[in-house]
Amino acid sequence: MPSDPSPPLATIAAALRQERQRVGISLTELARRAGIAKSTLSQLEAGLGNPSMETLWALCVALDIPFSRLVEPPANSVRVIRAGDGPRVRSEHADFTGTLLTAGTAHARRDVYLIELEPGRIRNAEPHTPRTVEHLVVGTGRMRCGPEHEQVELGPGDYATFAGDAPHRYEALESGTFFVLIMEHS
Amino acid sequence: MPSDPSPPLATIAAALRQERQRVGISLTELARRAGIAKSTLSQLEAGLGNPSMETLWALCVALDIPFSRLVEPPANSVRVIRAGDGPRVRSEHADFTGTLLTAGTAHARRDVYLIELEPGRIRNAEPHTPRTVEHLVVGTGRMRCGPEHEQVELGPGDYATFAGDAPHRYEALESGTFFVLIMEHS
DNA sequence: TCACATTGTTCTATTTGACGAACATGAGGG
DNA sequence: CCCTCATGTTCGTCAAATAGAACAATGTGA
Repeated sequence: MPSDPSPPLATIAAALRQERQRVGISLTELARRAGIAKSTLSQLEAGLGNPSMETLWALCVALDIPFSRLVEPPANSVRVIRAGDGPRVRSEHADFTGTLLTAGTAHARRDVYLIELEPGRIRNAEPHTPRTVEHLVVGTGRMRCGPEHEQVELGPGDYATFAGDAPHRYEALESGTFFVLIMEHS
Repeated sequence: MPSDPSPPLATIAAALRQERQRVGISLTELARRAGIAKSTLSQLEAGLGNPSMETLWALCVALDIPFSRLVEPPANSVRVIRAGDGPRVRSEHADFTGTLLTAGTAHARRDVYLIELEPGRIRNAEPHTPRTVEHLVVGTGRMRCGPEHEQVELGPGDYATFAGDAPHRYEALESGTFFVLIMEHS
């Protein structure tokens, strides 16, 4: 969700310089490989101008980097969240506890949650935003989950993935069940 | 890793149209909100031209969508990998087994692995590509891990994250230890 | 020390993307 | 039926991004 009204020119400039130095080639050489004028590249690395898609794409191909590398600020020792700690998101049902472990970068969300689930009630999840995909791996316990008419039963170490933009359910089959949930908002 | 030498104009065109219809506003209205000429937007939705960063960014802000939504083709039932199944990646050390559960989209990698680790030997990981970040959640067992001089001990449900582009270690403290590893290549 | 290569920056010429108006088209409303 | 407002497209004009050459600055070899 970009809120800054101005394009991230500084980010692009920094990223270009950094990636070029990583490959270990000169500005001139990169311009040659990308098929653009070196004056253009010089200005871009200075954070000036308003580059066109064509120019930036050519640079991404030459550097062999994803496009998002240019527009996203770099992300960033050990951070630990102990089981039971962390920002909790309690469900409206008391038998469901979620912890947000890490949020994906703005432009490529893959949020990771640790979910504890107690048996007895079925957790019906409302459909999320379109194109959401869910991935989950069971830690301990047993559970049943999946889209409305495609439930699967999972045990420790089992992995499942399904569309998150359709109605789906989670249900613990044992006490002390927890799983890692990755919400991919592509 | 873009390999197509030409910028993904068709992808951008389709994404713009789709997102605009999702919001339910006219081409004219979107152009007004984004502060660009409607002729410009018309051409973009037709897949013509070579848009500048400024123009595209303004549209992203107006549509409140991540930039990558424009340059990445859309991605997408239940897919299950049972514990023990799936494509295995054996380590050079016999006490280490990894399973790739899901690979991130090209432009925003967050690969998810299920790793089984037996105690006894220390798994020294070579540094990955720059800006790699690792996230992990322990399923069962106990382990010690982290960057060379910042080891932490984790149990079931514990979560840790650290830079993957510096030397780091994994070590199981109990038999039957497995954990979910998310490799984020930002 | 001089010649030459390579670095990245600055200048001018030209191409081209963005703007704004004029345009065709269709849907209501009086 | 005509008028009006909305849609989205096409057409000149102008500003700006790109290309290409000329430029300082730094290194490297004979």
